[in-house]
Amino acid sequence: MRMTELIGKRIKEDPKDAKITSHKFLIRGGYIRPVSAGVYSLLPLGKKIAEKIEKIIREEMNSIHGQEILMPVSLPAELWKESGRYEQIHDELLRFKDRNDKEMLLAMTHEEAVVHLVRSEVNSYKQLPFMVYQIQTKYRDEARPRGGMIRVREFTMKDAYSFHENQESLNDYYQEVYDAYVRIFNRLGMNEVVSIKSDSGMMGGAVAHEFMAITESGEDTVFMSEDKSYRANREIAVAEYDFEGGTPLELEIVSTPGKETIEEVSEYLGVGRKNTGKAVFYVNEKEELIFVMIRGDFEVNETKLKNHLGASVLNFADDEKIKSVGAHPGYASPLALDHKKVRIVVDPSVEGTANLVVGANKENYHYKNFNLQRDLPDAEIVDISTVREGDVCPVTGTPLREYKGIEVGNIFQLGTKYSLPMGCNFLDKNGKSHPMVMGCYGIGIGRAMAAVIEQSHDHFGPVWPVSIAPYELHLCALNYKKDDVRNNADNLYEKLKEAGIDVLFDDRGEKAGFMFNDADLIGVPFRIIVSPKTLKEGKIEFKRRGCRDGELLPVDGNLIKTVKNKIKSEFEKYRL
RNA sequence: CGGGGCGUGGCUCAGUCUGGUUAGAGCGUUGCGUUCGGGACGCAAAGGCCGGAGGUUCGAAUCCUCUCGCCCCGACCA
Repeated sequence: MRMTELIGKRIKEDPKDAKITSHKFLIRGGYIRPVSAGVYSLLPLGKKIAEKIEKIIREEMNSIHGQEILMPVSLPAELWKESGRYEQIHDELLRFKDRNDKEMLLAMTHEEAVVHLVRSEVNSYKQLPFMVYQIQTKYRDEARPRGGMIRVREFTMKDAYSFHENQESLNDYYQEVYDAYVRIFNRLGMNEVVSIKSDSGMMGGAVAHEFMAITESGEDTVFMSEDKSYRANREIAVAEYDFEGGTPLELEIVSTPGKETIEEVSEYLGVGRKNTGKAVFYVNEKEELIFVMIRGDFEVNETKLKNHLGASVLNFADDEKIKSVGAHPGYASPLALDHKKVRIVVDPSVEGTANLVVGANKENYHYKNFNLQRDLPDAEIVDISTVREGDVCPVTGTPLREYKGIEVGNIFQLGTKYSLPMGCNFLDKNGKSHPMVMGCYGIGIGRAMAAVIEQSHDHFGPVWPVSIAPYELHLCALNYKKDDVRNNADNLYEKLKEAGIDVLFDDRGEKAGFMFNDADLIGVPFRIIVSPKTLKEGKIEFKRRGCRDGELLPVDGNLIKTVKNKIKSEFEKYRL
């Protein structure tokens, strides 16, 4: 591609709306342009990167027997009513009506669509297992898009769906996909992508992994042990605690005038936060009240709690509701609660610690010396605490460290969550009907692009891995108007193209500094500079992105081959 | 959805508090000339409904009301 023809200009200044590195460089380098909040157009450079990412993904999906399909983005609401997600998902699902007043939606994932397709195409165990995938637009009406391409409303995603006779088959295939994902992220040139066990959230199902590109600008929190053998999303991370027991002392009511928070109470009574019990009231989607107790120095992990309760929604209860069961907000206590009206869930931190300060369900009073076994023997004890940095890893026994990551891919074992309600069945050998067992597997294309920049850049711009760089080689002609330069550069450009090298040719005749800065922003890994200076010796300069100095190569019959080999060996780095 | 910030040439911003010639700068763009190895220089030029609507005023980018959009923090989130 000649740069005189390339659409999409570089911008010298940081756009004011961009805060994170990938966002800035994607705009400045002329890769993407904003259209509306969380909605972007891809310029030719961005589109080329997306295509290269997609090509790698296709190769790997095909290698595990995936078959590419394409399903529509707009779907009839009735399909989602079948699965139940039409009601389950609220504002994030964009709904609309067509001219006939028919309810429609824009798909945020394609489980319903693929089940609709498969249930009529596949009905025998002989056809199982198989996997289909697509690379297609998704739409999520995000409450708050952010971070450029990291969190958007409309985005391109590779989503794959596998169908199996039984769980064993799914387990096997799940592992195959897992391995393919590891290969994909390697080939995409991501330095540090870790797989972590994750919560399956609205997708449902039991087993799930997220692939996290570790980078400061990530919006997810990951805990890892020092050797990284233990890795978990904050939502499900667990730690091992060594609680101090002790001899239970007698329950004692104490005056704590106006002290409602853990902080205030612990300060007022001169006890540590870890010697207090925190009471939190939630209501679920059925407006049922749940009383939760955790030690004062911990935070409730609402994901763990939701999973335990099987609740789809959890909100803080209002004071009215809390009072209705005999509790007093600010001074709430597990003691003297009406157990019939409220479910009580207690974290092990409360069980393990003796003589806690808890509320007295009476304004301005707390109890000292609460002991779970004695004072609330029938409590439901479940781990519902949020892990903190430095807590002890349950596997290795070393302190857990906290990292930020971008979720670039995920894999889920869906089981029969969709096939059962939607009637996606097959007949087994005995002619008996069963719902298919499903898995689903996603990778965000735009996110991957952004994540690579976050992990690979300098202050001039991105440093693209050759595997997904918009071009493999950037040919820069300095003083292009001079015959000598033009002839050599034009000639080289044609030869490089003929050799199958993906080459970007800066034929604009700009000044050196201008041209080099643009080149840095485009981030192509290799660069050839044709200039009068080196041509005098019959040479051109070859260098890598980011290196100040390059090497001089003679312009002769071997040049193309030499360059080709250098690029080829660079590609090898992104193979497993 | 709560809190905060911002909307002025393509981009980054000044001007708004304290209303008053023809709304500015730098970058970018176009033309001509000189330059030519890390964002050159000169000359000339194009480009604005000051986000939108209503109001106050002799007069509004500037004050008031409403509205739309965008960004950041939080809530939320396959």
